[in-house]
Amino acid sequence: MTGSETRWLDPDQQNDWRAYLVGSTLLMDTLDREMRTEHGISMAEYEILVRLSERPDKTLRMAQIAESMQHSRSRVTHTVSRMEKAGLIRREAAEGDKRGVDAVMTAAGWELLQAAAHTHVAGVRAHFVDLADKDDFAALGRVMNAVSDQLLEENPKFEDIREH
Amino acid sequence: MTGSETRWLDPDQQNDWRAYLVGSTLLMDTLDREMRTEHGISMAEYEILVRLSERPDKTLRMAQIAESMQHSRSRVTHTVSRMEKAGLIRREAAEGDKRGVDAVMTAAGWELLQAAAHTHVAGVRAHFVDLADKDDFAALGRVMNAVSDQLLEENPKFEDIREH
DNA sequence: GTTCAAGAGTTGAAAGTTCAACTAACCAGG
DNA sequence: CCTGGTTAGTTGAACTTTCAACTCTTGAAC
Repeated sequence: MTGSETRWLDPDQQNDWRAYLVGSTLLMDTLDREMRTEHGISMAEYEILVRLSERPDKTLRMAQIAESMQHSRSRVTHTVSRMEKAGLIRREAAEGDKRGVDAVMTAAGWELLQAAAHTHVAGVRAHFVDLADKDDFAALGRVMNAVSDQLLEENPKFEDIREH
Repeated sequence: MTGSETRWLDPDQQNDWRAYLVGSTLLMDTLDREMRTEHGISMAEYEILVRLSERPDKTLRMAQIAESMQHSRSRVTHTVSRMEKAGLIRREAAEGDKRGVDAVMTAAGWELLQAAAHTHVAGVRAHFVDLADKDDFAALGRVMNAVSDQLLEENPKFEDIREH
């Protein structure tokens, strides 16, 4: 990385980038705050519950959680430990692979998720989705998909982030 | 907050929202990582330097930093302390108000910012701006501006986040 | 000119995240 | 089968962020 001359952003790009930065921070902080005050869990914990809920057996290997959330395994270990202590998740030995650990959503976790999902969607609507028209959102979706694709490609442990 | 029936997102909205979530995380993590490995500062620290650099006297009151970054005062105190220890910022008593503290960018801070700005812009281009066309970006800018406006309005200490 | 609520900033502990080191289990190749 | 290279997950320390309590100053009301 760090090529020769700096190609600065033009004023429009600068504005859009700043708008993105400020808007993102505000949005995420708000959703996180609402989730915490209304249900006592963070957005990260909420998202773990969502991922578990999408599985027929409400179960996911630790590594799968880590990967799908782009979190370190260590972080997942700590977070799941807290959620386990709170009774939202239970740990089980994964069968087949004795190294593995399954995180299983408990009934209490499911209950909490029902309520939390409502809050979350209401927040996403109120602070994001219902704020602009469909086309602008589609555009935003395209951009963010492009971002993900690009970053996931050159992912493999973040080597080769040099001048292509 | 938390009205009666949940109005779920339709599939398109769901997709766009997820794309936003994943893309944002990836993008911010990447920019932060690049900033840390190449210049030893976090994005938050970088942004403080940027804000200071925009002032003719390279100076900002602690509270102004906090407000413009949407950080708590406590957080700014800690961050500025670290940056002061690193020699990037110097603290001075603000004149006029004996309670006040000015954060002043040092020569070392300025030096670092020059290099860091290059990295940052290159990253923003490579992972974001150069990835989609102008119209899509304009749309994204509009959406994120709407988000900011809405959230800043009902800001005053986050009361009245009830049914409008 | 007191009094006292509000504002600016700091402090230290608690909570959460990252980082490096570690254990245990798996899985090739010889 | 055994030897090393991965992979899964945990641990604990270092670091960052949050939270509540605290000090000092300001400014308005009386």
